[in-house]
Parts: sequence; C-alpha cells; structure tokens
Amino acid sequence: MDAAARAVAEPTRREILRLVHDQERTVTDIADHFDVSRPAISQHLRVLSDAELVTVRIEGTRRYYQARPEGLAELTEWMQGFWGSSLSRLKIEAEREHWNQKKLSNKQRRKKDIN
Amino acid sequence: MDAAARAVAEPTRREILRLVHDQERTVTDIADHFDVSRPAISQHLRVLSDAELVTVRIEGTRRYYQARPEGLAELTEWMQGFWGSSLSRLKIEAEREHWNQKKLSNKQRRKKDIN
DNA sequence: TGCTTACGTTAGCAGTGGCTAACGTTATCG
DNA sequence: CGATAACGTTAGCCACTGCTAACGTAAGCA
Repeated sequence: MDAAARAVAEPTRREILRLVHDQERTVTDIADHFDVSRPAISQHLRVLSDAELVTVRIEGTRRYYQARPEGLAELTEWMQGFWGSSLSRLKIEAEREHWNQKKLSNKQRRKKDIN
Repeated sequence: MDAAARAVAEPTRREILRLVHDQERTVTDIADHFDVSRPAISQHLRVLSDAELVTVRIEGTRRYYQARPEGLAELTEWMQGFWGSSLSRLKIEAEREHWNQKKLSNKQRRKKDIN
C-alpha cells in the first residue's frame, strides 16, 4: 500500500493513470500530453509499475501501458475506514459532549494513559 | 486534493490519522506512539492541518487534534473513479479483443491521434 | 545492412521532505 | 512571582525525488 500511496501522491502520475484508465497507451503517446520529457514519463511509469498500478503489454518496440485499478484496493479500503465511517463520526460528537463535562477527571486519567 | 494526497503518502501521517480518528489527542500523546521527536510530530500535524485532514481544539497549553475525514472526500472520489469502476474494466477487456483484431489500422490512426 | 523509431537507464543537478537540536511562547502550577 | 509543561518554529543536515541530457538496446523499415 505504501508504494501505491506514494505513487498516487504525484499529480503527474495521477494524470497518467487517468490517461491509461480507459485505454492502453504507449509511452510517447502519454508523454505528448505533458510538458516534461519522455524519459521523465518513463520513470513515472516505472514507479507506477513497481506499485503495480499499471500493466504492460509489449508489442514490438512499443509498450502499451494500462491502468490496474486493483492496485488501489488496499489504499481505497484504508480510506474507506475514514471517510466512510460517518457513524463513528456521530459517536465522536456525542462523546465529545460527554468529554467536555468531565474534563478534569479525564486529564488525570490521561496522565497514566499514555500508550 | 493534492495536499491531501501528499499528506497521506507518509506512513507516519497515516498512523497519526488513525490515532486521532476515534479520539482526539494531544501532541505529546501522539508523539509517544512514535520513535521520532515531538517537533517532528508537530510538523506532521502541520502538514495534516494544512491539508485540512485534522482539526484542532485548543485548551490551555494543550492542543487536541482530531481527524477530519471530509478532507479525504475528493481523493476518495478520485480513487472510486478507478477502483470502483469494474464495469468499465469489463468494457476494456472486450475492447481489447476488438483491438487485437484490427491492430494495424489502429496503428495508422494513432499517428494522427496524438492529443 | 544502415537508418529510424520506441523505449529503458543513468549521471548529475536542483528542489523537497523528514528529522533533530535549539530556541521562543503561552498557559498552568507552586 | 519563578518554574514547569505543552506547544510551535527554525536552521541545518541528509536522504530522496523529479527532471534533463546523454547514452544504450532492440525492433521495424528502406
């Protein structure tokens, strides 16, 4: 997941993923959509490939890259654990009310509650 | 979204988010869960705060941080556009079959199909 | 067989990121 | 009051990263 997260952090790579999502593309094809050089794109594809976010299909001298959405599974699930849980959000709000009422006693408890 | 993506790319920051998800915590409280120094955590919290992934509640000298899942909305939606669309995946598979059959004609088309 | 096309790789550079050490600030406590 | 506790901030360091320029390689083409 770490590799996927770091890969997606880059705007250029997100745009690359978008380009090869619905359609497989060659490197030069992809590179023509950006201002950076082709080797730069090649390096981005390397990162995406290592993170298993794209697949390659070699045909002669050309390499057709395509998105591999399954690579985002772990990261997506992790984010669902946050964004998705609006239930626990409400629970937190409720607990905060309770919290504010017995602030002092909690402060004491916190002292020994490290870790 | 860019800020959120970069913020989440860091394993330490993901762990911080996990810690303050169900419960608000102080900086030292958070820092005690890691090997790095407190200022380091403070800087991570700065990044998370700039990305609007956490909120702060000041109380005396202490600052209680809490996760703000809404900050991941954009990024989550973007990822859903990938991982979620298994329908388009099948569509791609079908198109690839078709693709392989008229490979040569597509090559010609691709020439002028840049951009 | 040479020439070209399509690509990967690498050195080297500038920018960025995460970290610690040291400091400054504000509230709390005695 | 002074001392302490809980922070944020910054300089400075090292590691990493994204980029270009230059190269090497393998397949297609004349």
